[in-house]
Amino acid sequence: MGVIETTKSRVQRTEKAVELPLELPVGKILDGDCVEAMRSIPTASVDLVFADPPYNLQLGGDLNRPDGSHVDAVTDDWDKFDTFKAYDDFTRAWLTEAKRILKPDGALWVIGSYHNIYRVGAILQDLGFWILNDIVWRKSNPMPNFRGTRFTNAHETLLWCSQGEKAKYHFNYRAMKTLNDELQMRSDWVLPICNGAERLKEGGHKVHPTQKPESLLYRVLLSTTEKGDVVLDPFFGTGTTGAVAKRLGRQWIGCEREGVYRNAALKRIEKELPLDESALTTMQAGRSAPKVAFGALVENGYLKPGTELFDKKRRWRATVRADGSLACGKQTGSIHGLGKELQGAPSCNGWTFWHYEVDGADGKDVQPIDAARQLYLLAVED
Amino acid sequence: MGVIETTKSRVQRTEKAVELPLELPVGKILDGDCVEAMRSIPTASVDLVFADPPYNLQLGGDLNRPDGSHVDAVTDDWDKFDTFKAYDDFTRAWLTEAKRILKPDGALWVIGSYHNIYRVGAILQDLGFWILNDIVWRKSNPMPNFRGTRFTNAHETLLWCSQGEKAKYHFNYRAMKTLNDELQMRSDWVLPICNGAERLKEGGHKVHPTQKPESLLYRVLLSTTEKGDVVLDPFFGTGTTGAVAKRLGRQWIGCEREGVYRNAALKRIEKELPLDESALTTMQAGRSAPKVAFGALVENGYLKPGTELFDKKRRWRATVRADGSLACGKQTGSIHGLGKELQGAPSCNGWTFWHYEVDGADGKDVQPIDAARQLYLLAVED
DNA sequence: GGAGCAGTTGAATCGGTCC
DNA sequence: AGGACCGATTCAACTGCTC
Repeated sequence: MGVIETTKSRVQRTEKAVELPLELPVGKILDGDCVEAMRSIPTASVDLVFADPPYNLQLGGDLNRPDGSHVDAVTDDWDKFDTFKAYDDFTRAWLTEAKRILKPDGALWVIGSYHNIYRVGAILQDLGFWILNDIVWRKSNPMPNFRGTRFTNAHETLLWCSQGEKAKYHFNYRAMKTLNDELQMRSDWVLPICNGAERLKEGGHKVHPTQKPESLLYRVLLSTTEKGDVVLDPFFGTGTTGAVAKRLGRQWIGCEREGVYRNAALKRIEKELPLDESALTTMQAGRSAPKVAFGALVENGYLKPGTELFDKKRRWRATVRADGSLACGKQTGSIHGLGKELQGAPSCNGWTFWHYEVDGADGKDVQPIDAARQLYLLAVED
Repeated sequence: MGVIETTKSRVQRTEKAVELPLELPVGKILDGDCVEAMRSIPTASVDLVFADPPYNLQLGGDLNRPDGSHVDAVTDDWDKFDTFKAYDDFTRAWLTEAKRILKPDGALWVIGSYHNIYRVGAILQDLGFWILNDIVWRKSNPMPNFRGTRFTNAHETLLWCSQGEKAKYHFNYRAMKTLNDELQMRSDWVLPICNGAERLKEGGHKVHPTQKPESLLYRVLLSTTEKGDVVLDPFFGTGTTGAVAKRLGRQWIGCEREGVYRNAALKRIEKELPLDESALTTMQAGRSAPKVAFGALVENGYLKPGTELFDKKRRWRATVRADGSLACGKQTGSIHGLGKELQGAPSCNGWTFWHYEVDGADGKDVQPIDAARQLYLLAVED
């Protein structure tokens, strides 16, 4: 059992990742059943498995809103399991393969709802996986319970597991703390559901019924992988895992048997641009602790890593990095800390000090980053 | 599958509760192993089982805070199980008895953490229980992760289940919505851990290592039981379930094998006073929707149900009810709505209109209920 | 008498490396 | 396998004391 977050071990891991990928179908979506597909992957070759398996939702008839409109629920054939037994067998099969292909210090993430997560959790414990945390994705904008018969189902659950009780695992503690305004990241994550421009649509209809938000994958990959790591998603769907992995400089492998999803995913990932080196560098353990407050804006795309920030009189410039820290030459720190250092001031409110360019009505507008924070608050507030 | 929340069914339930209790050890704590104790309870006789079983924590060595102080962990014998198999057998045994003693339209609540809840959830599904919601108790003040090795473990999980997929169950939708400021109650509940005066202590030491907050039981019992219902807690501990049940006019039965806990629970429940009829009446489904904003204050004990409120000139009086609504004779409503109706005014800010008496330095002080809100905000804000 | 500071504590599966 | 040594690591709420 342990945590690796030293420079030395990180370098070792990168070297390993450079040795192996020739055998690995990195950047590809394997066609067919995920268990079969995973059998083609070498043992102990993957750093992370992220899985969003079918939820085994047992919806009776159709579901209508109070106004009579129809809810586009999950009724696809791939989500039908006759009994718990069938679902358990399926779950045991893919978890067994996942365990085999993971490196000894690799990790597994699974997301699910109350319909399936208790079965998945018990089975992965039976297989020897060791739960490190269960994470609650608290949806800031869940679907209401239209009938008023239960509590609003406003969250989903993720399980984060190592290979076993004594196995090592990787956790970017400092990056998570930076992302959370210098407080430890908790086991409950408040994130909006996948909506708006991020949601893949074809002819007005959503391509996939359960597309996950990129902010969720962003946090998963940033917290438990390093640059260059190989991430496998056995239920790739429309490729959220692949898109975020590419953006964050991780290698990815997908398994998906539906051609429609595979095509949508490939198109989507094609468009994705990897962040550059400077933006990807995150805060490390052991360095002088920076104060950063706006990681959530970066995570949710309000400010992209790599964005140039500057003060109102453009005397200083800095680059936004993936974990919400800033870089200015060799100097790095939080929006507050770096602003303070550059000015040689006793303190600095980064929210009003740093500005960025926005596409406005005529040309570029300059706004303080606090404007982005306000937008984010409006979107997330409930 | 269904919900009972009509006046008719509620009356029927009350009649049933009056027929049976002569056989039931209501208001008693049964000594000994909970499975044995439950065997003495008649089949289909209990309305609700609330269970807080051992979590099977499997802790390793000692843990110290960064300042060097020692963390007082759960090391009691009752939390020790050698294997998952042993824990599963234990879980299946008590859940089987719980299922037998529950009425056909009764419900089960279980609370747990990631160490045990996936096993409990899978087993109760195997036994035929039907999960209605999983509820996340988000702790406003969890213990940090001192070593910086994982995400802060900031929540626990509750499962709410009916007897089966087609079984009826009870859900006080309107009371929950009232309690949540006229928004549907969600599956994530933000509540502080049990602390301060509520925490039972003996000689400066906590009596029970895992005492649950009364606000948690308050919400469980208010949402899924009716006045007069019989609630059984197979892991009674220091009697939080019994204390809140008595306060809310529910009947209770406990099972507890530790004499120290039984004695502490009996003393505690003895002191508890049941709320009177008016305070217990909650908002019913189908009535005109009231606007209420201070349910959280009631739930957290800042204003007890039954408290008398009055305007500054004491022209009108009203009683606080369990779900945060007010009653004045036959008139009921929210703090704003009732104030408006009584005055015949176009609107009324209940926060400043209604006052209550507080024990002050010399005799009684009179304060607006907004003062209680301020206290609550100070305590909860994050 | 209130503000402020120091001290305490809570269901926690809480190192890594070298010899 | 075990011991020595190095080094990194905490948030919110309550209690009690001083000033």
